[in-house]
Amino acid sequence: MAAPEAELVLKWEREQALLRESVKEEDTEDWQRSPDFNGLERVGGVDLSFIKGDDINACAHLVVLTYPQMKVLYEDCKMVTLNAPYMAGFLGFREAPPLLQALENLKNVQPHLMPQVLFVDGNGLFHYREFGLACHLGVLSDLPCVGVAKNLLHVEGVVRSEEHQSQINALKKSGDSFPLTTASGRVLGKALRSSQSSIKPVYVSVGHRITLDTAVRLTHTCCLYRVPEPIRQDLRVFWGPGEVLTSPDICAFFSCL
DNA sequence: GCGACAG
DNA sequence: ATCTTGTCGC
Repeated sequence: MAAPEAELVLKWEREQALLRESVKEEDTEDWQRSPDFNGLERVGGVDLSFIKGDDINACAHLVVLTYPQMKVLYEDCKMVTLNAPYMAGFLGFREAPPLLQALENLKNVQPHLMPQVLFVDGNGLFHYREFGLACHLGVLSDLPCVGVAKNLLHVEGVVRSEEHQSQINALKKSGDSFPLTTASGRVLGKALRSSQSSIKPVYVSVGHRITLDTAVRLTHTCCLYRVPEPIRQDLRVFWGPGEVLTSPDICAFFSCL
């Protein structure tokens, strides 16, 4: 028998190729066509947080914010145990199941708060096989999804080169972006300067049911700081200062149930 | 051949 | 992913 891990990788690659066929790269919602996103009222964000030294237990976050005010409508935080290890290119198999669970839970308890679009911490089509976590979640939930990565994944010739760095240096103001073009000439994402105060871009790509240009425009409007507010709220809930009851407490509470 | 490589 | 302190500027 071949190495179990190699078998698993092959199986995962086949599954990604199959699910890739279901990704919709078009704007399927009316609000996506509107210059000011008229009709968009709820934006969501999902993320997993880890504690130092433990990479199998995590806190799965889902927040829903009002648009365009970015006020919290809903937040959920639950301790989960992950089954798959982290492997670049296969994030979906590790993180999608608990995040889908959180969406399922929202549908059961507060269906009217279901977000109209979901920001995902990681890439969408900007991926080795054009099927990153944001596509994975998009296809399996059928929600419009936007992938926002905070670091560059090296995809088909797109690397942290001097050329890439000079393109970053050319992003002068918030909203400026440049395409991430593959060796084969396909634009799989865009590097976006999302705030005036940070020169480091975020890497935006299509997850599902949205075009790249709409995804970039929407991401820009959801950024008060470098990271889009729905994702930043996820991170803040866990690590941020200020609350009387911190999120680790909340997670500890839930894990005892 | 080896290393790079979202979270 | 995870952490933490200081430091600078408005």
